[in-house]
Amino acid sequence: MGRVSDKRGRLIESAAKLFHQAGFKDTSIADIAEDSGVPLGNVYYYFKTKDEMVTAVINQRAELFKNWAQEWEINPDPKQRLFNLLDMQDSEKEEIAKFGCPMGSLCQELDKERPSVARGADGLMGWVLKWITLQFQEMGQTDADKYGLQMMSAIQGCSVVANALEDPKIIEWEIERLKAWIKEM
Amino acid sequence: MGRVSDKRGRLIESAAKLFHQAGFKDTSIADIAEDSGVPLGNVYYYFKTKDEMVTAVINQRAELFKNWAQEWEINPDPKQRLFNLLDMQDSEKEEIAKFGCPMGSLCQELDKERPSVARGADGLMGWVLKWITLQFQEMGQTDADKYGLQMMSAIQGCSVVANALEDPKIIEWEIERLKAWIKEM
DNA sequence: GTCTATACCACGATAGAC
DNA sequence: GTCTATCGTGGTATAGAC
Repeated sequence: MGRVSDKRGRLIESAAKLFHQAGFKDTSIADIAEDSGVPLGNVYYYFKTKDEMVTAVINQRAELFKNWAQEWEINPDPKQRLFNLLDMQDSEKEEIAKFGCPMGSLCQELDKERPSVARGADGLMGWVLKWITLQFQEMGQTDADKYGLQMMSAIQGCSVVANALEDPKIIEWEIERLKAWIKEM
Repeated sequence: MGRVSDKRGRLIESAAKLFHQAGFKDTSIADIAEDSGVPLGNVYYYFKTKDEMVTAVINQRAELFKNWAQEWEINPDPKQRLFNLLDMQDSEKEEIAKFGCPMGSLCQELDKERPSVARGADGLMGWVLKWITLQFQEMGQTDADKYGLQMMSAIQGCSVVANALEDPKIIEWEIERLKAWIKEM
């Protein structure tokens, strides 16, 4: 595993982008090779199969989220941490309205056509849900489980609806509502 | 268009089932042919392309929903009509946890890989959203638009989360919550 | 209207030279 | 480690006999 070039990183980056924009099935290895500037045959030196690639994409996304969560952990107010998550979602609303939630849409797609690999994406969704629930617990809410589920569903749901109706405002409204809801707890 | 056999109907039925369970891309015409008992080559007599097939599936689903809505219209209480919708969703929770919402997951998939055909599915989502909003209006809610969006998002969102976590109870809980929320309006 | 056989193409993956 | 050429498979769609 010589650390000579960043080809592996560029492949993951391109794969993440294209899987999100065009979907897993509709993105060919050749597409990823072209987008990242790596010749087709060489891709297989870094990833033996397409499944390995999407696994790497999921793992990277998981690590990214965990890093953010750790950063937010500095703030002692769990409400503020939830606002941080919602702000992040809001900043990506245009992309989400165009292509769906990068995590949610990947879960749906992989669950159907790559059950073996889907556990990774599903696990990430579970991790985020747990994290949200933990914040409600730290707020002293006894119904933290239900609130976590409610918030996670709202985030995922408005992404689906905004994507179908091609309207990022739907995400904006729902996030505003969630913030107000949390604020008055 | 001779009304000789019900092959066309059987093809639509099989396609709807398989598109939901395995996804659009991962369902081949041959799969549909086999499931419906129609020989492969004969499929193309009824549908010239795969796009035409999925369009027929969407149209049929739209008509089905409009029929239900019309039936529920008999009841003068808009709250009860929303309960009817939620009851229907609840009765399908096992399937939704396994394969996702038949409408929502199709919207997501088609938006990415068949933009030309996706408008049909997106239109259905918009129609349902409008119908829900109308019920809130008839309840005299001034914020009917926001409430409609909130309910549609909740339904779609809990489907995504339940599918990822493979747990139909998530749908059950969210539907109970929505019913309680509507009841106390 | 029905069905078999097949053209044609795209993709995942591999072989093997360098 | 890198890259070209290509194999094999599986899919959409069509040709054309019945």
